[in-house]
Amino acid sequence: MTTLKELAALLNISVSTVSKALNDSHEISENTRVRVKELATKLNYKPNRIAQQLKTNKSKTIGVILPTVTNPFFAEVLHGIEMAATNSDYDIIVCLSNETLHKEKRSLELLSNGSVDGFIMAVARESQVKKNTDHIKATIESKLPVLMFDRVVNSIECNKVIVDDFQSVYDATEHLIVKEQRKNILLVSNIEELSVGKLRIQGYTKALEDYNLKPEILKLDHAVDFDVEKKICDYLKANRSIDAILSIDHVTGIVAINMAKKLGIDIPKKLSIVGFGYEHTQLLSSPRISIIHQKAHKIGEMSAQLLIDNINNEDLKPRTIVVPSELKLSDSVK
Amino acid sequence: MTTLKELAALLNISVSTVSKALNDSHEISENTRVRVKELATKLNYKPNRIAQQLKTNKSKTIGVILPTVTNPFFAEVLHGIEMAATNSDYDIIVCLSNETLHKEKRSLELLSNGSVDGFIMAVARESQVKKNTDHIKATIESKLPVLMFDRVVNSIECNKVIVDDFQSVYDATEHLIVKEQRKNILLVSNIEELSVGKLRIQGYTKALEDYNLKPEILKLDHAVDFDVEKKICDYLKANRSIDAILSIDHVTGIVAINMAKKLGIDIPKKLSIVGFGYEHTQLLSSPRISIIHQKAHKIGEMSAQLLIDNINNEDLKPRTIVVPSELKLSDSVK
DNA sequence: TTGTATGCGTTATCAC
DNA sequence: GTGATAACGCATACAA
Repeated sequence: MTTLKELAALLNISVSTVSKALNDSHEISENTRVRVKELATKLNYKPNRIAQQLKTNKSKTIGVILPTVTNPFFAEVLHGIEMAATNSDYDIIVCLSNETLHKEKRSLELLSNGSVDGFIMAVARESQVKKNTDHIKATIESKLPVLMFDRVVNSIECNKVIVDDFQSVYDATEHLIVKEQRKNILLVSNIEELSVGKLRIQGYTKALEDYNLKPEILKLDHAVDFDVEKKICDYLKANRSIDAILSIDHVTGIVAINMAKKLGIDIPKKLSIVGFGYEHTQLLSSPRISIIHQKAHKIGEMSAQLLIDNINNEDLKPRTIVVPSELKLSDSVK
Repeated sequence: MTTLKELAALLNISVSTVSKALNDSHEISENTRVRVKELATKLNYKPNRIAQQLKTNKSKTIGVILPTVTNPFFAEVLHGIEMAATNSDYDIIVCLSNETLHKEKRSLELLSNGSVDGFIMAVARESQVKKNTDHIKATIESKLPVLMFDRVVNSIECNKVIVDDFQSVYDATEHLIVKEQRKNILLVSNIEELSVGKLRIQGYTKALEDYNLKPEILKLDHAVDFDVEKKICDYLKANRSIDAILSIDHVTGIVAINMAKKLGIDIPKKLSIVGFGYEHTQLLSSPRISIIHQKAHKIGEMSAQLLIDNINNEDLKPRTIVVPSELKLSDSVK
């Protein structure tokens, strides 16, 4: 890599003159400025980022700690973060906690050494379940701003970007009751221990309460693959009166459609199905599933923007931004 | 952040003594070593990474440039990269090209300033279509190692980790012909312009040739959503003799299953369907789709490992590693 | 207009 | 066993 020193040597001038010339200082003569820039271009000079960072004590980098990236929600959030960060000239360092507390903690600590100017994170499942978030508090106390999205810790005061988990499920449930005239709505859950899961279940329960209906919840308890299919299938077989299913994740709704079809249940006439989903979820089932579409991309963008604002102005009061979801109905019931 | 200087001042000793003590130099007395370490722990001292990087001229960071991360394949590769990198004490900076040439080029250039010690990338669709890869060559010439995975540029000599695109599709096709006795196998394609798409189509074509069968290809031409469904549905309606469908991506196979069911075609008795897929793809259709499962996670791990080897030993000859895929049959035809 | 000196935080060399 | 000094590459206050 070409350095200022090398340029200076070749041009027989001092390093500082070269530096100033490249930074368009008015102190430097037109002549040398041009000479310097020409040589710099020719040798493909690029200021060493590390040196600049050491000098300014800013890394212009954001640490992004995600539970996983194979979950499409987080993947899309990451996309949003990357776009917004790039726009503001920030790099992102990505760490995956794999839902574990120790990896989350480790990542936070490893990057808290000047590597990043702040963090964007969604709390790992384990940290949330064990209510162990001291590492996050410690990071904030060390003056490194942290922004949480989606899965947040209420007791920690910092910027947050969250989804309207309660409201979106309430609205979807209400839609099923009022617009589609459903009375026996089953909620299928496999994330009841997460903060978001709890909120979604609350939204469902409240809506049923408000309309004097009885809640009915099928907890899958982290079942995988065939178990998911079997549990849903068995439940549908044993409870024929169910006329709507509300899945609070992005997979079990589709599984429910497939199982219902297998049992010969007429969708959408006899059974409505709503799940959570992403850009292409609706393409994966026929008839199409109705989805609560979280604006994951937007969540990412806003998170990055808010954190960067916070980095550039430490005195800003912490804010919590709610990004509303959108209910996208299957065409059949539109 | 606590610095060596601060520790030194508090202990009334020199900076270099502190540094040596923390690095367990044998020059330092047991006594001071302990005193220094105690204070360091107490003040939560962490060596400033930026300063270390400047000193060693190594960033211990890998630049990862992906076309997108919402495609599950790339998400899983990223997961693999992150794990392997973390294991070797490397950070990763992630950039998304969004399949565009200019963003890919920009990312490569922006990070080629000391920010990273090397790159892992899958070439953007646009770069591949326009055959414009000078920016990649330039990076390699500037002594920054680049590793390409999945989508590679043949004319560039560097480490590569690829999938057995040709062979896996050949094998799957052969399986359909020999084991499932299929004769009219339709290939559904929406990525024929990518290097991987071409290879997959070649594998299919060659297999049919070898068994004296006629290739039949439905190009979707980047259709989205309803168009995909419609095109596949129409084709199936007009060509009732088709007894197997081979999708070379991870979505259209599932769409094909749904359409065939809609048309009342008996799966898997009258029609076999094979697609590409990831961990949870098979859960998304009923009956389950057979998939060619690319070991995306492994691709990521191997890529990171190979690049890091290359970073630590520039003289290693470039290698190309082929990661074999696995044909996962739907249970019904197992 | 140009050059010199200093410092960012760390480590390594050398002297005491 | 400890400390002073230089160096990584850059930016800037200050001197000429």
